[in-house]
Amino acid sequence: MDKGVQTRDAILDTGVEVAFSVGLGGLTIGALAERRRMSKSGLFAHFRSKEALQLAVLERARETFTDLVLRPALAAPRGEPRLRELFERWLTYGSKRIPGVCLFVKAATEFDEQPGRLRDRLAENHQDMLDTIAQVCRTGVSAGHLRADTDAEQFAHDMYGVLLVFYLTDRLLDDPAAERRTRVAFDALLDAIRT
Amino acid sequence: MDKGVQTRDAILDTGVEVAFSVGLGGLTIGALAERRRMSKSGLFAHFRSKEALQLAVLERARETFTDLVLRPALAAPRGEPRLRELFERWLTYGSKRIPGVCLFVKAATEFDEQPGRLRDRLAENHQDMLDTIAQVCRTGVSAGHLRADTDAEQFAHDMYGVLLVFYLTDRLLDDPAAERRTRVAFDALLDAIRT
DNA sequence: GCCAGTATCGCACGATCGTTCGTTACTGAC
DNA sequence: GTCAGTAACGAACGATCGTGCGATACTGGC
Repeated sequence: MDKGVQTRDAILDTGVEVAFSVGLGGLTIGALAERRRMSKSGLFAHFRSKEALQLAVLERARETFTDLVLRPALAAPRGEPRLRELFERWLTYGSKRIPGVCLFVKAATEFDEQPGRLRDRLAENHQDMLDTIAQVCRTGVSAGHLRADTDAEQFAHDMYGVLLVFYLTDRLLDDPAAERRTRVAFDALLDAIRT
Repeated sequence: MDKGVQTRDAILDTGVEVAFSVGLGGLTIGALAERRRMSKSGLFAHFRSKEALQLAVLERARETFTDLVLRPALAAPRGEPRLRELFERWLTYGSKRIPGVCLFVKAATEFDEQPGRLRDRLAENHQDMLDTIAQVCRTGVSAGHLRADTDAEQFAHDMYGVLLVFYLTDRLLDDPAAERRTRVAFDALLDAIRT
């Protein structure tokens, strides 16, 4: 039973990688099986439906993101340092230098008009992201780093926008100024609510 | 020959609609033909390849956006009013109340990792968008509404981020506060560079 | 009303899609 | 070393994919 978990794990890693280039909807059991040097049916047996595979791949991407970005950031000192750490890690693992981490960001636009479990799960993921940013923002308020009248939800919304446009300019436009611009934008956001 | 253009036109309109829900990559000649009550081969003859169809659909989306957002906004008085008009129209036609206009925004994340003509064209579209915002921003500077040291490219980048996160919160999260938050964010951006 | 031109069709192609099933190969506990 | 349990396989399914082709229906200029 160890073997089963092991292959399933490897499949999901490859799945995130593949889905990141062709989209979660473009994911194909045959292509994935070929990449893993397995038979279609052998791979299929681990998930029993394509939707289950897609959901599992999405979940894996979320876990990776949590491990590499959220958890380490939450370990930083509360307040502004934690907020900065969150931003910096998000920026690093979202950049095209490191592929595949932010799959759920990509998938968001792909499924926002297609009702189903995938869309529901994606919406949950994104709401969690926004909530996390807002919560970290609030630690900044209670630590005295940020103004008491800070609207944490608004800040989360704004910061997420800064990150989204970073993905676009970095991944699609290959703009070398993307990272610098993103930092400028984030600093401006922070300056506006600092005490 | 009029007839040909007419059907091709209708196909593209339906194409944008369909691509908006299943993605530009999820677009299928068979499904599109069925929606238009045509034979697959009859529809196919208008484009001669799937990629050509996708490119044509993308182009149609761009034209629609230009007609409904860019052109009318550029007719507004130069300076801040023009910038506001651009933002307002973008917001209106990007909202989920009006479906299908901003297809190229959706397609951007779908193809940013898949080299090809589609990706190239998408990158051009987005660069044009950013350039347009920057240019309108500059009219604000020369009209005296905005500070002389305004970084127009940075503003374009920031404003685009505000719009991107609007799509996400409006279309995926169904957040009723999306529009309000987006306006707050835009106003803050503008306040920061106003004279 | 004819006729060149074109728009559309039906049919077929090989490939691939997701999925099922019965069989074989392997694993790990005893 | 045996044996139950599971992992992986090959073959096949009907459906659909994008694409070609020859036949047919329609269009608009004369």
